[in-house]
Amino acid sequence: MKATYREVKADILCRITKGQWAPGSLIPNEVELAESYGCARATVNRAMRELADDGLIERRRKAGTRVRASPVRQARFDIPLVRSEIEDKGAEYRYSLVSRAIDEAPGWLRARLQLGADAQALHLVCMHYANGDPFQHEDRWINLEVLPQARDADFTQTGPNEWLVATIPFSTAEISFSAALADKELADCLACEAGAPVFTIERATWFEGDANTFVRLTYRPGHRMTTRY
Amino acid sequence: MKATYREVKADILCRITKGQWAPGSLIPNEVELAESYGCARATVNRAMRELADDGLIERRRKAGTRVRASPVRQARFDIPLVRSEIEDKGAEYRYSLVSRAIDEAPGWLRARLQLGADAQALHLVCMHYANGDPFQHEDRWINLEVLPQARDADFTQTGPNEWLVATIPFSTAEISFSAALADKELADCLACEAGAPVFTIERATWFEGDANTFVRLTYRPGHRMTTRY
DNA sequence: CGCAGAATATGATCTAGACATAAGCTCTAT
DNA sequence: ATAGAGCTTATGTCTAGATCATATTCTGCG
Repeated sequence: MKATYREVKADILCRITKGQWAPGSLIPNEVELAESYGCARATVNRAMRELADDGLIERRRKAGTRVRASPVRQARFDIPLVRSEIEDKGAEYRYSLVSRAIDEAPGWLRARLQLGADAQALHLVCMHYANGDPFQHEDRWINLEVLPQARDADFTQTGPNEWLVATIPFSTAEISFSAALADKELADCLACEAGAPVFTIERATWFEGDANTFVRLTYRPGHRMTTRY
Repeated sequence: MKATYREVKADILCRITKGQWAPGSLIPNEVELAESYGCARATVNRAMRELADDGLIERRRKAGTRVRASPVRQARFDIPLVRSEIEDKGAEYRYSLVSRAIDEAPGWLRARLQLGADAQALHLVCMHYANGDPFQHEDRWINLEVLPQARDADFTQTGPNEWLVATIPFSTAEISFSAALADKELADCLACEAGAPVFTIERATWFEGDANTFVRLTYRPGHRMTTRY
């Protein structure tokens, strides 16, 4: 009696995992649960809301709450700044600028970021090292229409990521993971064989509707991205 | 006045993105905010709690709430069943069992799942097709100590994933993404060249402390995993 | 029979107030 | 000086009651 929302949540979870409330079946409504747990309805509500967020149950007004037939399994990944990713492992971080150029944005980039016909972009290629070993290759494009200040920023000492985080505190992003082969240039930078399989992250970010940057991050071969849930 | 928790959340977010509340700075406390928004403290609390969940602010009792210096960017990925992943794209799903064997768990698997010395495991290799094209290769091990029923299950018509979801409604999992090269066998199954870069997901799941399954899912070359945040 | 509008059940959210808990502070006794 | 007791403060959680929003079902009219 007098359960906390954590206890209620745990108990409901338990009943689901134990099979007492089968997948697809209807769960008692908030009022009934509140009574049976001897707590307020808001407490049950919070427990249920969190379970719904976690993808375990499905709630619909009037229709009630049911256990999801196939729980939506979702994983959450932290996307850290490379610097912290490396330093958190206890390794020493080093940054280096490989190349810098101001170009017209190529077609694929204009398409991807919905840029105008002759949009100018700053193209940077950088490397991030952990204890002196190549860790991540960064191939970045910055939209100069939206971020003209980038033209004058100095990217020889610190990476564009840190500059961007400081300049644009928050933005929406589209991120995608894939596998690719290291070409000659990448292989040289990452000190691996050309043709090695590499894990790549691509991220495009927008701020108030305008695309500001696109980046392709390529990790040294063997990199894994792990999480628990 | 009389703001909803969504409005409060949006407004706080806005102040942060606009730089009005700088990274690292202290935000007014709940009571003050509730007054200024003309709502109850619980409303502000919910807005702030969600922002904290999203990694935008950091809250500590007594110390107050501050804007995170470098927002923890996190992406959430749904890990769907292959069947729904394929059907959601409007393609026709087909499943096929490649091989089935009961073996002693190999050393790497025992280590990974913390199994005993002579643990028996069911080893399945399956293929999932979208509109007849190879989509995903599944290399799965099921711990027979914990799931002896798997010995008698029929995996020729439906995949082990669906069987497992039905048998064990919920479990904790460790998931990791990486890039690999297709070897000869994989290349044959996925109808691609040996040496093609492939995206792989590995997942180990536990139920009440016991490992029940380990799976390596390999997607056809070119597969991307995308999300927005 | 079919559709528009009313009734209803249920989750979604809000309120005002209370107590719990952690963390920082000050003061006191050793 | 320092360990610890106790105060203060901000967030965390709970309560009981209420209103709102909406999907579903029911009802009556054409």
